[in-house]
Amino acid sequence: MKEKPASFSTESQEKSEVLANILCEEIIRGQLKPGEKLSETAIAFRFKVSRGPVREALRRLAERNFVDFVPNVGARVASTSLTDMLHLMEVRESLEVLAAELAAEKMTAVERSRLEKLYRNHLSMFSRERINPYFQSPEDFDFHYAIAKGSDNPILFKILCEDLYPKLLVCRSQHQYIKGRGTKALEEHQYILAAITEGDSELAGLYMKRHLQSARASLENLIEPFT
Amino acid sequence: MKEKPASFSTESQEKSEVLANILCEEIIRGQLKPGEKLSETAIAFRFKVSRGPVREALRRLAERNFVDFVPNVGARVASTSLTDMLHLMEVRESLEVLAAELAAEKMTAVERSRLEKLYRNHLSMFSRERINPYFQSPEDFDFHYAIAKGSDNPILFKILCEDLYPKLLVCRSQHQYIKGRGTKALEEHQYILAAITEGDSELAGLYMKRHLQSARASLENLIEPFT
DNA sequence: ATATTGCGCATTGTCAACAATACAATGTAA
DNA sequence: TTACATTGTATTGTTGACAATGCGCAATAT
Repeated sequence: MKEKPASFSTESQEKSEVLANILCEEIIRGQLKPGEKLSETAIAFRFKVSRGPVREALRRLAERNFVDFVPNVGARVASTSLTDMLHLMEVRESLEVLAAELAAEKMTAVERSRLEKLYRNHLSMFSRERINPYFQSPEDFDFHYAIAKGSDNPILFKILCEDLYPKLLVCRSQHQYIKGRGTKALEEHQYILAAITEGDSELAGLYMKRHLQSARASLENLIEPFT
Repeated sequence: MKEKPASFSTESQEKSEVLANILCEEIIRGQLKPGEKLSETAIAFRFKVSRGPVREALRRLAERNFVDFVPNVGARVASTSLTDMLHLMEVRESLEVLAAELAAEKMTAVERSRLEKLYRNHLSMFSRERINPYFQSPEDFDFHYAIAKGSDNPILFKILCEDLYPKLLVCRSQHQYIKGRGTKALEEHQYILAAITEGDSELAGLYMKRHLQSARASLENLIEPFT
C-alpha cells in the first residue's frame, strides 16, 4: 500500500505547478520586484530542476498576467500601476455587488453563521485599537472571500479569488504606500453581513457597493497627488 | 503593453503560443469535442513538433480553463455545462452593465461613430429577414466587443473579450441547440447605442442590463425542460 | 564624433532519450 | 466468483544537449 503525503494545498507532484505557485507567491509578496528579469537558467538552478518545468511555470504565469512575456527575450515580473489598480477596483466593485446579492439569496445556514463568526473575530481583533488598518488586510480579504464563495457561482468565485484578489495583492506590495482605512471598513462589513443574514439581496448589494466605492475613493485620493 | 493580433504566426515564432491558439480555436469551433483526450504525443505528431512546445501550450490552455488537467494523467477538453453558461451569463451581465456605463462616459467621438456604423451594418444585414438569428452571432459579439473596448478599462476588456466571450462560444459549440433570439436582440442594441451616443451612462447600463437579462432568461427556459 | 556593421556571448527555443506514474489485463488465492 | 496482487504497456514528467535568436561591444567607415 502506497502512502500519499498530503503535503501541501497543491497535491500535484508536477514541478511546473509547484514552481508557478511559489513564483506567484513571491511576486505577490513583493520578493520579486516589478520588471525583474526571470531567467530560466537562474530559476532552474535555484530550485535544482531543469529548464523544462521552469518554462512551463512561466507560461502559466504569463497566461495569468503575473509576468510579461516576450518571445526570444524572456519573462519579467509584470508591473501593475496604480491606474491598473483603479481598473481592477472598478471591476471588483461590479462583481462583488453581484456576489453579495447572490450570497444573500443562496448562502446556506452554516455559511451564514461562519460569516458571522468571521466578522466577530475581526471585530474583537480590531475593535480595541481603532488605529489599526483593516482594509486590504488578510482578514478583510477573508470576509470578501467568504462572500464570493457564498455566491454559489464558481465562475464568479474564480475571477474574484483567483484573478482579482491576487492581482490586488500584487498592487499592494508594489506600492507600499497604499494603507488601510482604519477600522471603517470593518463597520461597513457589519451592514453587509446583516443584509446577507437577512437574505436581503438588494440591500446587501447596495452596502457592498458603498463599501467598495469608499475603498476606491480613498485610492483615487492617493493617486491624484501624483498626476 | 503588447497588442495581440490573435491568430497569425508571423509575429510569435514561439510554437507553444501558436499551438495554444490553434487548439483554442479548435475547441471553440467544436472540432475538439468536450472530454476528448489531448494526447501530447498525438498533438506533437500532428503538428510535427516535439512534446515540449505541446506541453507548454496545454499548460497555457489549462490556466485559461479551456482544458481540464490532471497531473500524470493528461489533459482533456473542458466540458462546459449549461449551468456553467448560466453562471457565465450572470457574470457577463454584471460586467457588461459596467462596460456600457463606462463606454457612455468615455468613448471617443470616432469610437461612437464606429459603433453606430457597426449597428447600421447589422441592421441592414438582418432587417429584411426577420427570422434570422442575431443573438450570439459573430456580429452580436462584435457589438459587445466594441463596447468593452470603449470602456477604456483594459482589465474589464480582457475579462470580457479574452475570457468570457471565448468561453461562451465554447458553450455555444458544445450545445448546438442554443439558438438565437430572432432580431429582437438587434432592436435592443439600438437603445444601448442611443444611450451611449448620448453619453447617458445610467441609461446605457440599464438597457444593457435588460438586454442581457432577456438573453439569460431565454437560456433559462432552455435549461428548465432538462431539470 | 557619430552611425553602422560584424562578431561573440548569453539566453531562449527545440528536441529526443530516459525515468516515473497510471491504467488495464492477467493470474492467483480465498 | 470475487477480491486482490502483479505485470506489462502506454502516457506523462524530467532531463541535458543542441540550435536559433537577441543583445552588447568593439571596430570601421563616413
